[in-house]
Amino acid sequence: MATGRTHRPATRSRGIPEATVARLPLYLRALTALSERSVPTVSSEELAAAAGVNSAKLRKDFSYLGSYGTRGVGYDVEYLVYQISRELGLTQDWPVVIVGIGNLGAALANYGGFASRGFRVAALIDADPALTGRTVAGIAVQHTDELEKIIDDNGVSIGVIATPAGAAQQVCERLVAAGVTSILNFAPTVLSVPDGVDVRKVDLSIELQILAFHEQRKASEENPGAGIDGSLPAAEEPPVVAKRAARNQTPAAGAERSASPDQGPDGDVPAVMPA
Amino acid sequence: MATGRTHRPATRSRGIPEATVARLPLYLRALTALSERSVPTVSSEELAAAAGVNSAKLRKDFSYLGSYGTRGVGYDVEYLVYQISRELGLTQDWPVVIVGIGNLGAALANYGGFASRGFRVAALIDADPALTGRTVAGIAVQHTDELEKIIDDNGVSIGVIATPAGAAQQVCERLVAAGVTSILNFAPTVLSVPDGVDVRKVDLSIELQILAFHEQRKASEENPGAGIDGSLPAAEEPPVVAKRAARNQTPAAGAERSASPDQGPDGDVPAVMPA
DNA sequence: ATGTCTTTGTGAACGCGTGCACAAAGATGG
DNA sequence: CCATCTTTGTGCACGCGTTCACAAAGACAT
Repeated sequence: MATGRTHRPATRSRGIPEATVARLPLYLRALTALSERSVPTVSSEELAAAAGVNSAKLRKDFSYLGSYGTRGVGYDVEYLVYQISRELGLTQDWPVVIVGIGNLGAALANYGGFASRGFRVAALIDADPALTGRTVAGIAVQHTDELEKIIDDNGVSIGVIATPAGAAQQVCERLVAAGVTSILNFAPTVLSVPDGVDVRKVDLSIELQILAFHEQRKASEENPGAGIDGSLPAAEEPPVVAKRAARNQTPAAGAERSASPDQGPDGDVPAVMPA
Repeated sequence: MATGRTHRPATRSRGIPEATVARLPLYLRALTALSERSVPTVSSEELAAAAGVNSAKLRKDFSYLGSYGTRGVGYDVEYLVYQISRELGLTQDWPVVIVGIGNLGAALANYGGFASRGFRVAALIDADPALTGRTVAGIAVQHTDELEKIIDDNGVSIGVIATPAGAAQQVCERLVAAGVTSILNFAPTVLSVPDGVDVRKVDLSIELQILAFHEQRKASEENPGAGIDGSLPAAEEPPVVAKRAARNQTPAAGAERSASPDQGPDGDVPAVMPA
């Protein structure tokens, strides 16, 4: 899960719990699909299955929005689509800028899901003069120098950062200074922003690592003792020996495997695409 | 927050809470940066700041791994890097396949962060014969027909799905049948998988919608009553009229930009890149 | 050795989120 | 109009996760 909010005492959004807000888009997607099939109503059970959640949870979520269902029948699909869209603020137009038009930035620009839900790519911005003027997804790439003007002219309040990690914080500061108050960050860095600015982070590397953790656990479960070391009795004291041993073999485990001479020294290499 | 796990009673991973596991990669990144700067030790306070979390939380997280710190001093950077890497299973090689080499798939293939942490792109797979044979990021794209063989030959247990939504479930099933037990899903769909298979989801559209929600809230806070409608008194009845109104202003904008003839009718258009 | 000072590791309290289970609401049929 | 049946809306209890706050541990100086 793309994690990371920034500050904020959590539940404060006028009653609607953060966890519920995070699920609304899920419901909306399922409802949209039903709407396209001209299904008039759904029960919480059906919709929950389609969204991949528990029906009780779904009902409770909807209860925060109001009582939009009809007992014995279910929910009116169209009506619910409207209510959720409104609640999420999707009934208005949200101009968005994407900064950093590398592989990922281009992929985002081409993403159809953007426009389909109230979001409009107002501009693509990159620091590389070579890209300036070229068009991606039918939109001309503009130079970073124009950033402030673009934000201002289009009334942009949401920015997407798809730059290398090294440039992210600086870009972030310029966006914020120019008036952006919500940022979706794909760079593998912790952005620090002033209060009042929301940051959400999407980090592919982290997701993979979490998967690896569970994968490893699964493996050691069906084949105990196969772990590199005892692993399991982690509660024990892996005496100083281990500590020392670790000390020198450690760094960048990848060293031995050495498949490709990836990057030179830099291990945390921001690389071109973070996600 | 790339969200979405699938099933599983949560905390069961031999003591380490799920929330903690999700933060370990964050610590690891910060530690790696310190390691590169040859910093020998860090205090929980410093490291917490670098990772963007609360220091008490960080200490508690580490306490689940064991007592790796030294009171009065802090944590040994190298040692901690090793411990966390081991815990996450990053000391071993994880061959990964990416299915769906569109804009996003290509971006992922080019992502340097992959190789830098024990992950190795074993193969790129796509259903489009036009792509087969072409190389992306120095890796040849293979046809979907080879999927099972590739998984088997390389002992792949982690798969990345970057296909359009329509193909995701089917690809998922083939991956699972072939032996994959962890999936990172970028397609905007709910995947259903058998027990024992982990699924993590990354969905750009959802992240943006969550940002829009908060953005809208901010706007209506500093300018109450400016909302499209009363908004706040959501508990009220926004009669049928609104319902209709919403109907026709809403839908799929993406149609215009029409860059590529993605898919025809499908309204929830998976498009080329989901996330 | 002894004292002081820093920083960890954790017990305990609190709050959010989840899921159960059921009463109330309303549709539907006779 | 009444009975029955379906499905919502929610009170309640439980558990995970977060945070506070402090005692214990160890470094370091004297």
